[in-house]
Amino acid sequence: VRKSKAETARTREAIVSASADLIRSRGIGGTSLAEMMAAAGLTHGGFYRHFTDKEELVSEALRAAGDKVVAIIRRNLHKGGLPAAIETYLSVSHRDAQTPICPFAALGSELGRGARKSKAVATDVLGTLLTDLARARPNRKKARQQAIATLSTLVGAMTLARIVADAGLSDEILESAKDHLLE
Amino acid sequence: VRKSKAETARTREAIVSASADLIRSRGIGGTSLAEMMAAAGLTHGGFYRHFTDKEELVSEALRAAGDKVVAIIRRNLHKGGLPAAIETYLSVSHRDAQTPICPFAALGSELGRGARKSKAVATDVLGTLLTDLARARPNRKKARQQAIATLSTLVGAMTLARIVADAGLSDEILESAKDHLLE
DNA sequence: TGTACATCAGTGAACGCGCGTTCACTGATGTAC
DNA sequence: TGTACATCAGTGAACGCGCGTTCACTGATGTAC
Repeated sequence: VRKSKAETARTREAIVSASADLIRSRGIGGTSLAEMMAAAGLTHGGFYRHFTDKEELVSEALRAAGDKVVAIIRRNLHKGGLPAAIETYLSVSHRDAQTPICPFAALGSELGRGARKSKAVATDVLGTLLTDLARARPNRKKARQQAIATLSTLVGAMTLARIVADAGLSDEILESAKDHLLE
Repeated sequence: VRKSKAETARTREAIVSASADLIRSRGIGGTSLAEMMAAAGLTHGGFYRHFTDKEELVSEALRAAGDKVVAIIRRNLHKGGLPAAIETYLSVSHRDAQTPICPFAALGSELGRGARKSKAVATDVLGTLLTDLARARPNRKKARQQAIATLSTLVGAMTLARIVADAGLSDEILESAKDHLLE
């Protein structure tokens, strides 16, 4: 059942897009090829018509996920400046989202031990995010250092808030990090 | 080849201790029961004489790892105050360590999707860490909020520094987070 | 204190299962003339 | 423009492998008398 070139391209994008959501919600190791294909409405056998191996799909899915965070952060920065971006990122709804926004918080420790391709993509996305956050700072000299500290706090707070079994403590982590960053 | 009660207890501790190191270096999903048993000098078959399942060993290993970080942070706080703890945590040697010190940075995203037992242990360890860090703050009112922000920044910066494929950017993340926290 | 028996730590083989990957097959698409 | 053939997206079965878990077996330890 061969498909047209246009349809093949659309199918590939659908697999990448569905996988971007899946890996952020279940992790890279926790998501199988069959699940990623099924999420795009396909069976697992056709996978290798689009990708050379799992690592290739994961790195492309990571790029798609990265583009989404960047877009969301940018939109928030434009609308309400740094405070808006911080409040959106550290919101309870982001913490509890079935599909988390941020791949760094969702996949952080897994990416640290991950494949080269994925790390290269993550590095690129991180660079873009830091540039955007630095632009939102008045003090040009310290802008980049502040951007790095802010992003570290955001990712760390979200990671810890998701680990914690105590709902009150989890909320407190988000609130404290938010208050600290908005001061 | 039955062993004495004392020796059995020592064996169990050895498995937990070896596993605490293994899961921090390879992740929970990336470490098999056979590897954890082998690290303690045993074959995998005897596993169930000591634990009911993998989850039980992982949560105990997490406790052991947590106790170690708490001890290291405490030692640093007593010797050189908050600055010493921050510099040790965000050091290049901690980033590159074969066995990372901090289970939150090493297993963060995995724990977020992890089992209840592990999350409960992580919550407990986190609470201890926050109490210790808050005690190192002069301003009593804001001490806890600052402790949470500091730990978030530490964990986030280490996570990001390990993800990044660019060595220069990785170093910059550690330095910037350090400078920010020491101001 | 000595003897007889029950217990159980540890081994190594085996289990069922899900995984990433491969493959024969299908039929619509793309291409050469 | 029409025809004949090559291409290839997608299916579903099959592969080898490593995993967590189970089990029969061993022999030293623990216990009851």
